[in-house]
Amino acid sequence: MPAVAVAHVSPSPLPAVLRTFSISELAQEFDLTTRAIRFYEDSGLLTPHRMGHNQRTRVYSARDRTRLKLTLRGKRLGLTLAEVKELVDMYETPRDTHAQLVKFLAVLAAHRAQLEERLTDLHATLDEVRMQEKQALRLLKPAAEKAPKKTIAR
Amino acid sequence: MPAVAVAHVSPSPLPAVLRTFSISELAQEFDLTTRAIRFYEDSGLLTPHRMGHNQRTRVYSARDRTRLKLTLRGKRLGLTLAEVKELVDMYETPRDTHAQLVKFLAVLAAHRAQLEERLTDLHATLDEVRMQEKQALRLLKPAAEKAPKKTIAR
DNA sequence: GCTACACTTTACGTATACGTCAATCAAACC
DNA sequence: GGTTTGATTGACGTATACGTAAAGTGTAGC
Repeated sequence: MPAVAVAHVSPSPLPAVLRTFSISELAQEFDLTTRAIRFYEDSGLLTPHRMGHNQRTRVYSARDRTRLKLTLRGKRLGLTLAEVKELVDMYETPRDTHAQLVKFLAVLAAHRAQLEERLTDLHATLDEVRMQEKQALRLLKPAAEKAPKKTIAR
Repeated sequence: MPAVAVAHVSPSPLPAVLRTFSISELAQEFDLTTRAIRFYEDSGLLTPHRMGHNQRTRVYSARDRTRLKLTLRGKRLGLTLAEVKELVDMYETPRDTHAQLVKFLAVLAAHRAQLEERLTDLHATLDEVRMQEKQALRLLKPAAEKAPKKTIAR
């Protein structure tokens, strides 16, 4: 068994940062269809290399995997793929010049403002849910009492 | 001035909970198109009364306004209109029976779990943004060295 | 009564984010 | 070397969330 390590095929314990991944590997890991992953490529979020004789088969790097992870996180927060792309692209663009740094900071600030607004929304919603839970529990508990089991309220 | 309060037309300082609203009033307040508001009605999120002798013109109650507010908050969190409807409907359904209470609590718990997952995503994203901001600021600052006029923070 | 304006319904159009075949092709296994 | 397995490229279809005319109706003001 000469452990040839044919690209992504080998299940050798390589650190993920050095490995490459097939499209179905990523699909499994993140519970997606391959169609979705190819769509993200069309959207400019992923740029896999190719392998095989005709350079047909996609090969995903650790960078692609990270971008995919960020994509899904952004999606869960309600961002569009375009917004996610703007974000993850920004993290990878050079910040050599002063102008680039300033613009980078501006975009970051705007994005942070949006995120913090959502944080407020989230806390408000969670507070409400927790309050409803408390209230419902208070209505549920007294059932085991001896007193009349009324408690309707509202 | 007998303050007749002709539905939504009067700009009298009635408390919002007692007032009614026209579709364009709500559109202005929440920065929406009337089309969107009617669409939310089609989706079952709003149920305005009608006025005029043909019962054509929509009249929105404080309850409608609240549901609209919740709808937009849910949207910002990435919920679909259907998910929002399930939620706000739930808050208004009777919880008289034990079975209803139990189901209510179950749905609440599931929803809370989802929200808390998003909270985690949000914090992760915010942490990353803040880290990038710090890093960019460290690159920006050394331009004006020697004088330690620090104070960066948050 | 005419006009202006806000509101109405009807209905087709559009952007986003994929789903779902279909046909093909290449490598791997037996 | 035939077959299974997994990948590929079209290409059309679908759900969500509205946008955008088009055409009619109601009420207010002159």
